[in-house]
Amino acid sequence: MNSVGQALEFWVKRLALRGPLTACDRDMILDLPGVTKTYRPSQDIVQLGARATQVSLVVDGVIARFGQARSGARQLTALYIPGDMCDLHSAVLPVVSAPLQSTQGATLYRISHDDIRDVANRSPALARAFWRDCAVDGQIASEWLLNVGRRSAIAKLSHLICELACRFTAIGQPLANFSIGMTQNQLGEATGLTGVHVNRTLRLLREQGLIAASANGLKIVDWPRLVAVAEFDTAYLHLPN
Amino acid sequence: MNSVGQALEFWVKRLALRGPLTACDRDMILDLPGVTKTYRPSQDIVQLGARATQVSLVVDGVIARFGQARSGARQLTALYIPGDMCDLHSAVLPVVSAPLQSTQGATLYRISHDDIRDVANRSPALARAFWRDCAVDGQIASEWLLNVGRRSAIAKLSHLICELACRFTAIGQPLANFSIGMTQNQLGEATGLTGVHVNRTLRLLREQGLIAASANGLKIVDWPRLVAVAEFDTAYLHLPN
DNA sequence: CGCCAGATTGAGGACGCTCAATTCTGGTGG
DNA sequence: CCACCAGAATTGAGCGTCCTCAATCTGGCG
Repeated sequence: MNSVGQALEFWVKRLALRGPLTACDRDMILDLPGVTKTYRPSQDIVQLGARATQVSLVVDGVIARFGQARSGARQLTALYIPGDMCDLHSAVLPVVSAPLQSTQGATLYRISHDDIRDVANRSPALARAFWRDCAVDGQIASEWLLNVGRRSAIAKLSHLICELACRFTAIGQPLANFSIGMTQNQLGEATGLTGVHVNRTLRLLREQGLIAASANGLKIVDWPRLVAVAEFDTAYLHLPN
Repeated sequence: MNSVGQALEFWVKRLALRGPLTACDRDMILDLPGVTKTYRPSQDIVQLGARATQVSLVVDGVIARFGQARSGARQLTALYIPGDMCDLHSAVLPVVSAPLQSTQGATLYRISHDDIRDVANRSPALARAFWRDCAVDGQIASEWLLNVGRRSAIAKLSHLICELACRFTAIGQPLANFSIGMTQNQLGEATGLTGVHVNRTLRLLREQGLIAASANGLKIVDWPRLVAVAEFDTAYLHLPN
C-alpha cells in the first residue's frame, strides 16, 4: 500500500526529469492540498461529458481511461499506476471526453484545478513540466496506436506487459513478479483483443517460456525474449533513471 | 494554396478557444519569426531519434506522424492539416519518438523552440494554450485508438473521413467535396487496415450512397448517414465555432 | 508512346471473434 | 468448517473479417 507522500514524490521526480526544478517548485508540488478518496473495482472516477474540477494523482491501484463503441465494446486508451497524474490534461480541458475507471480498486489524491493552475501561473518551469507530462501521455497513446493497429496478438500482449513492467519497476515494484491488477478481459480492452483470445495468447506466452503464472499475477521468465517478441523500446515512456 | 499568415491565424484562433488571449498574446504569436520550407510527397520532415529544434506549422498539405513495426507495417498516429502545429510537443520533448512525413507534398513554417519557449515564459496564458493544444492532440489519439481497436472497417474509414471533413471545414474548405490528399494505402495506415481492404471498403461506402468519387478526391453524399455509420461525434476535436 | 504509381479486382487463407460450456478461485454466510 | 456463489479463467467448435499475393487497369507525365 502506497502513501500520498510517496505518490507525490514519484510525480515530482518525473516532472523534474528534463527541466530541473528549483527546491521551491518542488515544495509547491509536494505541498499541494488535496483529498484522498478510495474506489471500488470498476467504479467510475469521472463520467463522460462531466466537467472535471480536480486532477487525480494515483496513490494505489490502477486507473484506466477508455472509450466505448456503440456496440458496447470498450477500448482502454490509457493506464495509470501509482505516481501518475491520471487527469492532468483536464486542468486545461475540463470537459471529460473519455471516462476514467479503477480496474481493481484504487485510491486517488484529488487536487483542485485552481491549485494546479495557480502553481502553473507562478512557475513557468512547472507550467512547462505539466505540459511535458501531457506530451508524454500523448506519446504513449501513439505507441498504443501502433500496438493495437499493427501487431499480432502475441506482440500486443507482450508489449503491454513490457510497458507495465517498466513502469512498475520505475516506482519500485519488482519486475520479475508483479501483479498487473487487471483481468484478462481488461487486458483485451487495452490491446484491441477479446478476453478469450487474451487467455489463449497468454497460454502461448507461457508455453514459449516467456512468462509464468504466479501467486499474485504473472512472472516474467525471459525478459530479453519477451522484449524481442514485443518489439519493445522504453524510449517512449520517458522514465527516470 | 494557403499562406503563412492564414495558417498562423487559424492556429491563434484555436489557441484562444478556451482561454481568451490578450491582443498582446495574439501579436506575439502572429509575429513569431520562422522559415518557410516545402516538402515533396513522402519526404521526411523529422527522423526517428533526431533532436528537434523547431516546431512546424502546417501551411499547406497534409503531414502524418507514424510508427513502424519491425515488419515494416506503418501506423499513422496523427494527421495534421493547414493551421495545425504538427510538432508542438517537441518544444518540451525534443527527442523525436515518431517521425513526420508529408503525405502528398506540403509546405511548413518552422519556428525555433527557443522562440516558442520564450513566448511561453512571458505569457502564462500562452503557456496554458500550448499545453492545451497538446492535450487536444492526446484526445484525438485516444479517439483513434478506439477507432483502430474496436470498430469495423467501414466504421473506421467513415470515422476518419468525418474527422477530416470537420477539420477541413473548420479552415474554410468545403465539406461536400474535399481532397483528402492521401493514397488509399495511407488511409489504411491511418485506420489499421490494408490498402486493398480500404479500396473494397470505399467501394462499399460508394455503393451504399454515403460517398462518391469526385475529380479531386471524394465527395460526401449523405453526411448524416456517414456520421451514423462512423459513430462520429465532433466533441473530441475541440474545433472553434 | 512507354512508364510508373496508384487504384481495382480475384482467389484463397489465417487470425482472431462469437457463442457456449466448464473449471477454477476467493470470498461469504450458514 | 463447509457449502455456496459470483466473477474470472479456461477450453472447444465454427465462423467471418480482413489479410496475402497476384494480376490487371487507369491516369498522369516525361
